[in-house]
Amino acid sequence: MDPMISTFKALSDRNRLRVFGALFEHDELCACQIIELLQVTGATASRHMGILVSAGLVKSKKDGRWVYYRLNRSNENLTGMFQWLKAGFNASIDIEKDSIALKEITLVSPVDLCRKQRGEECCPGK
Amino acid sequence: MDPMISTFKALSDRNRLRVFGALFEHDELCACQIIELLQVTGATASRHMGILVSAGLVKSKKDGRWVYYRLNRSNENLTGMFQWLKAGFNASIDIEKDSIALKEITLVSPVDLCRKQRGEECCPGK
DNA sequence: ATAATACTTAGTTATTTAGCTAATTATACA
DNA sequence: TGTATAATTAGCTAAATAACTAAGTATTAT
Repeated sequence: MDPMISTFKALSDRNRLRVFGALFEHDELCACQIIELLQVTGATASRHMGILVSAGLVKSKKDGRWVYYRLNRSNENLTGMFQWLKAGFNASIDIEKDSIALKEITLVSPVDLCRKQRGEECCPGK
Repeated sequence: MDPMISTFKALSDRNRLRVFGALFEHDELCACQIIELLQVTGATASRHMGILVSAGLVKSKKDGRWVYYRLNRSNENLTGMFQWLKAGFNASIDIEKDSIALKEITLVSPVDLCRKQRGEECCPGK
């Protein structure tokens, strides 16, 4: 597909934009953190991330069973788009909510987050 | 809808991107010229233009039976996006074909173009 | 007034897409 | 080696979307 179209398609979904906003604030996020932020199933989150990755907007790094995501800053063509997006997010309100939620999410380790996600009511601060 | 999402949605269609490319080169185009460029029915062209207009990317001006479109340069938020798009188009190939086609299309007046479109094989240069 | 015409709206159909559950893959741990 | 687990893939359904034809609206021309 035309790279320009796939870029716009990738960004024309609310949940994927939320991920993007999150990656502006947190350099790197793992899949389970994105699941937690979006409150969707792992399958859904994985599909969204796949779309962002194949559009070249996001890079993924596998580490054992874990997958980490970050913005693909090495694509120079996207620099302008990133700036435009960042400016737009500042004006957007409900990214604010995500920002707060993310602070909570990133407070615990991915290990503990996954434990929580599979219902093993555990976690630090308890 | 979130203005950011509607912007991306509006731009994530090949035909609408083609219109956008056309409006970078030709300040103003009327509906029949867009129909001719895209080679779609009037209804389809109208819907596409409606989407671009309601996303705030394009302005329309009605003059009698005719409707003219141009980029909405008054929205400051879009300036960056416009620049990014323009740079992207320069790298894109098949916009080139449209560029050539448009030169032909804009050679004749909208009046003659419409005449041709309804099958009255007429036109100047004949 | 009537007819023609440039565009839009309504209604239909085929395709795409976002979500889910279930099955699969790849890795870590007992 | 077998079991648990993080993530992906496959398969399904509901909703969105792009295309068309046909009907409607507003404007010009006869």
